[in-house]
Amino acid sequence: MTTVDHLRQVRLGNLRTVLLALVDRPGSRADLAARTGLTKATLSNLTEPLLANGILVEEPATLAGMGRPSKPLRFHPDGPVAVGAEINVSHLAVETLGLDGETLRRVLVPTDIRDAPPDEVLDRVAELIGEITPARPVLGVGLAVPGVVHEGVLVRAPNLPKLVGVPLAAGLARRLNLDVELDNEANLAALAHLWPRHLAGEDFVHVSADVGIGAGVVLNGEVYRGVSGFAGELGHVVIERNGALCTCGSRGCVERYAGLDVILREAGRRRLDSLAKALAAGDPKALSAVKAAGEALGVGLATLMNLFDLPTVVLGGSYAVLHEHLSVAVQSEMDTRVLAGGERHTTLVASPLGEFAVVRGAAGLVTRRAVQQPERLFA
Amino acid sequence: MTTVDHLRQVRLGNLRTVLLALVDRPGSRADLAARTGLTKATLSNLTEPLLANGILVEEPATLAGMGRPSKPLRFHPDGPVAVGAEINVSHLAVETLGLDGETLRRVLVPTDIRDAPPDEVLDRVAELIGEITPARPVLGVGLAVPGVVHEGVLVRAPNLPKLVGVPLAAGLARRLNLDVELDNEANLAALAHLWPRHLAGEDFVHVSADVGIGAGVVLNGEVYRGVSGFAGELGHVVIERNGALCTCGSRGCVERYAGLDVILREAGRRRLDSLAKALAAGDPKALSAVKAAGEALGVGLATLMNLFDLPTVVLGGSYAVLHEHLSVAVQSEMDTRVLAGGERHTTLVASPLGEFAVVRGAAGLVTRRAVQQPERLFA
DNA sequence: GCACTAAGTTCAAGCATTGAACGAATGAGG
DNA sequence: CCTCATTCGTTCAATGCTTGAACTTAGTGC
Repeated sequence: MTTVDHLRQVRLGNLRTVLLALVDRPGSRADLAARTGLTKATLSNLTEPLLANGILVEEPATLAGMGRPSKPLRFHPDGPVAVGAEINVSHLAVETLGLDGETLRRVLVPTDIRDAPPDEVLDRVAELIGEITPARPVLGVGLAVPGVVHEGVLVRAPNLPKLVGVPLAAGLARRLNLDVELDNEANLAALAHLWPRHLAGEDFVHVSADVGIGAGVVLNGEVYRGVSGFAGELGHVVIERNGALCTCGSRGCVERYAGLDVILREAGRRRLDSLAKALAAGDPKALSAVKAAGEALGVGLATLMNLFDLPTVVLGGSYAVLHEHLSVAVQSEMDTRVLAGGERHTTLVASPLGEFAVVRGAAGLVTRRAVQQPERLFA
Repeated sequence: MTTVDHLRQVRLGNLRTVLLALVDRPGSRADLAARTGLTKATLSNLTEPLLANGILVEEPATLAGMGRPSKPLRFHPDGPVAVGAEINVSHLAVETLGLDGETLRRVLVPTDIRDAPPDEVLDRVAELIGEITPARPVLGVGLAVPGVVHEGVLVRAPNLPKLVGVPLAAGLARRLNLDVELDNEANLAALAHLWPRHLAGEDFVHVSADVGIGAGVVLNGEVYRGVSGFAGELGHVVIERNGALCTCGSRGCVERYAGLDVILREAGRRRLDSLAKALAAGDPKALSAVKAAGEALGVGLATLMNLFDLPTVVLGGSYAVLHEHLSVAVQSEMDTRVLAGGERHTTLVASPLGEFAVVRGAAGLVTRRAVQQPERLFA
């Protein structure tokens, strides 16, 4: 600690508080002072450099009732933006996000990249980012991948073996000359439900399925990653210890009963939209496949709840699409198996974010860091 | 926030840092300054009121090498103490603990309290506390019970039905005229391995068995409790979804295969020490009962690890006694089922604390709070 | 025009830490 | 026995952030 570092920390903490209030909604200095508990004087002081650096703008005026009219502050429309990108088995996606939490542009390109060489994949991602990024300062890039991540490298990805061990963050950073942060898609999908808006409360689990099943656990308003990034592997929670052999070496993993591939196979379908149609038409084979998956998922989630004790489960990804036909079985298993179930019902909700949840979380990773470490905004 | 509250927060934070360093070991002002990163000037300033209030003492001097000899500071031998108490199915226990982390006195009284009325139980606990508490200021009481706790009340305790719904914290507080904090025994046993000394690193799970199985999960150096105190219910993690019916209404819970009662029954023994002797003598029935329990526990712990991703498992309580014969099966199941197992081995250790772990954690709850909220020390 | 109201700015005061200077207490060496 | 080197602990001016009160600004209502 140098001389007056403590004082600087206080200031940065207050700056963070103010920025958080502004992400929630714009407001005048007086309004922000009331909302943050700081004084008007401090607010004038704190916002001055933000205005000078083009992070915020002062709107003309608001012709409200009595008294001197307030001039609301909001994030500058030409201020810095964040980029989110997703590399997945069957698609690439990119999104740009403002500090105010508004999506600027987004694209999702269906592609099977399983056989593409890593450099080609990164080239295409970089190209997509170049296409949709506006002429504004860029804070950085969040990059989502389906697998376990460690220090910018994908260390485990059953469905993208070609990218394992590749320094993806560094590779994309070099191409774009921007900071790139790599993270797991399950964590980022969960983050998207937490930031920039709370869509499911402070604490919840977000569960989604593609080939595997991933859960993003949010504790105390933070995505919980575990000591080495393996936390939340709901797909490999055991529900039948002598059950079907899993690719992970274990037996009876949830994934073997509730994975999307299993559901589709049992339902005799090849794609999710085809399954959804069959369900809508009341196809018995589809209905029973989804019910069976729901039961297995419910058992796994009950176990998760008995360990984490959370109030809400968010069904995302494919599960959100199947939600209507899946929830009953999930809820029923949880009701009989979750201890807290007696007193407090666990809420089961479908994600409102659709197929852009992951990429939005990836972009959110960047805006969140910018707000929580405001010193970065002046760099 | 009032006028200069921010500055006061900085001071309290530094006070906490200094006290934490002192819990680690005594030291002179200069030594503490070096260890905390604060300046000698600040240390003189911060320790002055602690000395004036009898929290710390300055030792005569230390005749070290060159230079002016240092006068180490340590917690005052007549300074405040914390009390821990445990109400359990077959015993009551009490311990007194100094701020320096040293146990002053402790007693464990075997008693079957299942049929005793709550008032009688609290009377006996209060009496025991009165007997061993020294003539020093008392910071408060931590009270451990086997069950789920909510706001000072035991809300779920399958093995102590008579105490459910009784305001235990308030009842004991009234008897002793002290602050009483109620918590779950599993959480407190875990805390005892974290505070005042780290016995198993920063993050770990502590697992113990009596009638039920409880896990205390420590994340980022804090006991994780969940939103309503139900977290860590390892006993009700499902390992066979169509398995044995459990008292909780679910099926195939770990508890039905690895609970102490199950082990004893399968081994044909009535008490833990008898089982331990049989194991030492190589009794095949005992060995196979423990092995079966270890396998079930291993499956449950593998699930827990796939969700929490922690580096260490501490086997406590009865499991610590059985550790030698239990570990192999547990470890084997975990090795094949934990995803991170390939890269990083999960360490399995036996608790060194014996039967006093819970009550030590209960007392630790109080000293920890005192150190983390130093303003309480001056009240 | 004048009183009223609310927004935003200016400024002296308060306070915890800091670093440098200083005083205190001991060992080493002559 | 005296002096120097060394380390411990204290004193003190300086720093920089928030605060609350006073003040200025800019509208509304009558």
